[in-house]
Amino acid sequence: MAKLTVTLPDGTPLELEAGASGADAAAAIGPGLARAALAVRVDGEIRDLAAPLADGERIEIVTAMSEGALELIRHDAAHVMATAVCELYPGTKVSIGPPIESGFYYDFEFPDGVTVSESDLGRIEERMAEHIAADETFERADIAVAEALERFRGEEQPYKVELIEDLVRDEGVETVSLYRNGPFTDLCKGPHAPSTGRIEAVKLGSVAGAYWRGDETRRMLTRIYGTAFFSRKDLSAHLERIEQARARDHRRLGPELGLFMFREESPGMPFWLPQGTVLLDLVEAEVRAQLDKRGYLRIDTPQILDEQLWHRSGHYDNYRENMFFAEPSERERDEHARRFAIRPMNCPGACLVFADGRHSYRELPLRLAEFGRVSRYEREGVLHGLLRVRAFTQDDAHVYCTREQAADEIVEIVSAIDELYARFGFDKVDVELSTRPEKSIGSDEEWEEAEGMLRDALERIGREHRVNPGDGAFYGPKIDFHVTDALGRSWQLGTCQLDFFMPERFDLTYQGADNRDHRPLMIHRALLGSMERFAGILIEHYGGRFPDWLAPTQAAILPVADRHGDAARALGAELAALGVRARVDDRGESVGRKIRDAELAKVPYMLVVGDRELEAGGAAVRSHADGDLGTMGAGAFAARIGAGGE
RNA sequence: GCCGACGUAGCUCAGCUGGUAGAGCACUUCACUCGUAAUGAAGGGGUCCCCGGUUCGAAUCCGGGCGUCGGCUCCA
Repeated sequence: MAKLTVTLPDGTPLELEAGASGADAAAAIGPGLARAALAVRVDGEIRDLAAPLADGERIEIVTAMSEGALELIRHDAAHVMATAVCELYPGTKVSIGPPIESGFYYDFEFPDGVTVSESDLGRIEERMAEHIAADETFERADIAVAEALERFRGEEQPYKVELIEDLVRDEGVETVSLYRNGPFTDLCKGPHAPSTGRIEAVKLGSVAGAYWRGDETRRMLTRIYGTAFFSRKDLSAHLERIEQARARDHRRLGPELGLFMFREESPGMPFWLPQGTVLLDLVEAEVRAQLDKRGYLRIDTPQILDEQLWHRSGHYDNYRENMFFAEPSERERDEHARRFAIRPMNCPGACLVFADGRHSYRELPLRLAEFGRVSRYEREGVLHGLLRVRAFTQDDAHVYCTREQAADEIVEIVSAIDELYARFGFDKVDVELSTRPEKSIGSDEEWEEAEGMLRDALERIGREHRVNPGDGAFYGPKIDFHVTDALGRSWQLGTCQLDFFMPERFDLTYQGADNRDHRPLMIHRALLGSMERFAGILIEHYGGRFPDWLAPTQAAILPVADRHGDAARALGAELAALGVRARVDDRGESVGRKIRDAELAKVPYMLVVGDRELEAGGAAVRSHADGDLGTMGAGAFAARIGAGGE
């Protein structure tokens, strides 16, 4: 009888009967592995355990411990969910159900009149549990395209038919694979675990709408999200992580800590409360430090400008659906009265500043920075706390320079970004290069040159980056900067965009050494992007417990009894003079209560003032992080937390 | 914009199948003057998101709108 030999991960050869499968290989290695086997990785690619092996392949048995195993059973779980859903809601049309980072989903079209909401997830889960308990086998069948089309047409599964037709058209396939588990058969390229019983812990999460193939013009399907793990323990750890993220949610912490609030009267536009305004000021001071250090000049330009300006800048044609317009009430009587727009970007204002007067080449690069408040009409349904708003302040700047100077400027901007982010505890900065979008102005050659300049600058400083095709601004390509927060989530912050066109449109010139007029290049750049959004990210990054220097209130001064009130207030004044942000809590409450409230407000230090402290002079310092620090005076405390600038 | 859910006191929420509202915390007042995560008592506070409709009667049922949440699309 013919034999075949495969190589195991440690290099040892394994001889098997011809036609042997991954399951046979696992069994040959040992009964324990045979039981644990979920799939087999052949030359790096995961396949079904039942698939036949070929001579000379390098194989690895995939178990729950292996990389990719979680994706495998989550994909299994998606099939099981579809099985349950199709049983509970006959006539359901299925589409696709892949594993995703945190679990899986499946998109369904339910029969007319049937809606599924989160309250239905329990019964779907119950039905899934039955199929998992039954330990149904995943059986693969490779069939001809014609047969598959006939089958899915007969079953009135139009999405599957469309998927097959596209596979034929785009990849020229002649056969497709089907997987059956229990009563359910799905078009699927696999692989799958041997049976449904391998899914130990599964949990459905939420129901959401999702366009078929992500296309807004096509039908909206009902997406059900879920997740699956190899153990109940892993599942509860996952649910706990979600709980943690919830506890850090800036939308919850913001109002709780008195940082900001939202009101129905102005959806998507935050109201900053006193504590939050302190936070914003502290963030702004860090940005200003970078501006001062790097030769920026500060300007401030209007938020409302004539509509004509926006025609000139190209925003009206390319950005109108995101803009708010403002009309004077005069228009009620006179329709010819001027129309204004509320700026969605600061660049036209900066261009008007540059256009004022003549500029010599000796002035370049001219760096004009502006903490510019912009307003953008974001579609309802996309707003999300501070992270997606309709009005925000950009730490914006526009650098006017020559083409020769551009690369140096970009390098300088990247350096400012690295320094600034590190200051806030973000050490890992990812860079993304976005190229020409469909809706844009300018010629191909200019875009190519601009994209090349950005690429060259990144290469010069040896910065790795990802390319994001078609994601640039309408006036130029850009580099975006992302950070990863304490929970491992990625956020886009800064941006650096090259622009040949705005200077053209505003006819900006400088006088060169040759005494002739030249067109400057313009770089739009923001270090933090949106100040408000960045504050929201900081809140989540620190879970509301800011480092000492960033805490809006650094110390709560707690008099033990009323007779200590004067001493407490005197201490407060002394600390204020030293640049410490302290707050006296002189309510008629117990010390225990005041401490509790200060803890809940996430104030890093508590200064207790009682008889003992009056005598010693100072306050008993309790820190959230380190507990009792002993008694010290105002000067020693201020020095400890590095007040008055570091 | 689209799909689904939700909207009751400042906050978190209760209020079954229709009979015009309740708790805890917060707030105010009084008493207590307190030593490292909640002192006690009393009191005030609500167009039940808005507009229509059904009904003798709507927080509750129906329709429309607004807002919020989870997603999709879009996006800083």
